[in-house]
Amino acid sequence: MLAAPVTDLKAHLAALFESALEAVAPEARGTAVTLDRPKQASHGDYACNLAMQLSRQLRRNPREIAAAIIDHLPPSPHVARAEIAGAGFINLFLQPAAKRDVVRRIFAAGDRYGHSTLGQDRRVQVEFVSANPTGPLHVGHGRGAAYGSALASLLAAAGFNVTREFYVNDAGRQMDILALSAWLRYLQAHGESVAFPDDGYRGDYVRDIGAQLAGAHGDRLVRPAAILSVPVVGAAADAALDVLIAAAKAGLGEDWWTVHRFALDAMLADQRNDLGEFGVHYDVWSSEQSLHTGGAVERAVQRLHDAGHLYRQDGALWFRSTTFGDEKDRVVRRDNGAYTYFASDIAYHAEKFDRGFDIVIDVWGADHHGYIARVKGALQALGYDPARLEIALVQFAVLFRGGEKVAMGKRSGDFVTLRELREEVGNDAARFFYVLRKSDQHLDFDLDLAKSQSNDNPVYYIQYAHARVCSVLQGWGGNEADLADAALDCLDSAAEMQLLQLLIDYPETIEAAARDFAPHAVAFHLKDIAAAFHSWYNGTRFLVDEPAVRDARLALALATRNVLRTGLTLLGVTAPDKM
RNA sequence: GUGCCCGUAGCUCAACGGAUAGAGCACCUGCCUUCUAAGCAGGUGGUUGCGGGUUCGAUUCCUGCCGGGCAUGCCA
Repeated sequence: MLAAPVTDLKAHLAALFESALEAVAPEARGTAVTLDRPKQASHGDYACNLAMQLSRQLRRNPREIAAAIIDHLPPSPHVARAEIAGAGFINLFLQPAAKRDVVRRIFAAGDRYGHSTLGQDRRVQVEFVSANPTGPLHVGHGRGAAYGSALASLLAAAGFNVTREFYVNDAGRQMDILALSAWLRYLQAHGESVAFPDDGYRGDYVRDIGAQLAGAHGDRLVRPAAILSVPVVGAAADAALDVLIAAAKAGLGEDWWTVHRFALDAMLADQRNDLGEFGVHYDVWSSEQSLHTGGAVERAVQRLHDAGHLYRQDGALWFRSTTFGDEKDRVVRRDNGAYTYFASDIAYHAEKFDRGFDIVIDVWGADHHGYIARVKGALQALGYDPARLEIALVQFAVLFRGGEKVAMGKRSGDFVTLRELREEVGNDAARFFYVLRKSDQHLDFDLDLAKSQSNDNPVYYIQYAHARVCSVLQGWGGNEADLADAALDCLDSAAEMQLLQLLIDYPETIEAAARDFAPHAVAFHLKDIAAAFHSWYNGTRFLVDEPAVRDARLALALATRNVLRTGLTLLGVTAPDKM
């Protein structure tokens, strides 16, 4: 993943330790100082394990070293005290003022609180979903969409220059089958009696495309059904389909491409619309077909050939991917002269780097893990650094309803589409549930839970915290901008300190989540913030008579609301003012 | 067979190599005439699949088993 982050407060504290280390054990200078956030409040605000790390090298008792380090820590206005604990931990307790300061930082940063310069404006491409345009998106694509979109937003927040891209597989046999299927439905709509092959695309959406085709072109594309009555003797079903496609191409001539284009456009529009409603947007839609027509595929294969990585066998052209750690060599051009999907993938990935991206991230379904070695191998063979290609694998999502697995069959036509899921549980719950799991974890998507408008549902828990703050501010009726200057000294309860600390941690969470490609960490942190807020809210009244106390509390509540809103936005979830 | 991912509370899942492994659900007990109870406070619940190793320290890293998922096409 990406390079390590620092935050300002931690950098300040780390510098204190480095200074002390210089005084206590100059021979160990350069030892990395790490600061943890202890799980228990009694262990302070930050803990340092430096003494234990040095124990072996210095051949001294860790607690002894810790005591010496504490003696030599330079005074800091932000540190209240330092303690030795456990086997040799040094626990730092911060001054309350150092924590309260975060409220002002949040106001100053606005929507950009939590953003960082980790990425240093490096150009990153995130390619995700890239579903075949041969049918509606299903729930598996939904996870890729939610994950990829959140990952892209995270990287942008972490200071990368992000391009979101969708690769359209508009070339090849599956697309031909869709075009054929749509045309057959079109013919049927015109009363032609043509048989529909079993392994054509049978979904209702194909019938719709056929009908739209009729609306746009009338009967201009009708051909006698007889041209499709091609006898297929002793051939496999797949071969029979190819015969039908060939017959359709022959019968339609140039109009085949009219149908092809029409079906493609219809499916793309449907997918783009679906994703748009899901809050997932792209900067670039990239066409596989254009890689072929523009000669990019041919050039990429030629480059592999020139570099000596290709050989011919059984009439096909093979890439020697075993040289680069793949388990077997791979065909790039078949014996019938057609380039494989892998060939266009090579061309596409070469093109990505040629377009100037420093880092390229592919979000793939876990079933594609076998492709990693060959794609990276091809990049290496072409002279690119394969380490600059990151593959983020996303495990499958399985829907549960009433405790039972919801069956999904791809070809049967009854699979659950992303659109159906969105309509059933809503966009917010769908997006949140999708990113609530580590990407390498199988996702059990509980439809009943996602739908429940109750305390069981974690989405509402966070949104509710946001709405509560809005409600309080509305009840107050003042000008939010006036809270920016509020004195915060009276924020000193345990609940307030807890909330402040979580707000302080937020930027670090964003950086770590971006670095680890782990949007779920943001979701969990937002749950923590919401929990701390709800707890505080229940024990504290905000709209009190004393103006100083009231304004301090409202300021913290407002800061909390802003962080919840920016965090939810990163995940593609809305932050409602009212619930 | 081989490769990748996973195995943590009854269920769904967290935990930069750190301290007494945490949440939610479920199950108990309390809290609404006061800013939203879609909320809060508390309780029950664990040999982190099993065995070795590395380390001051292992749920985390290495290794061998056991169990589950996925992948192993001149498909796209």
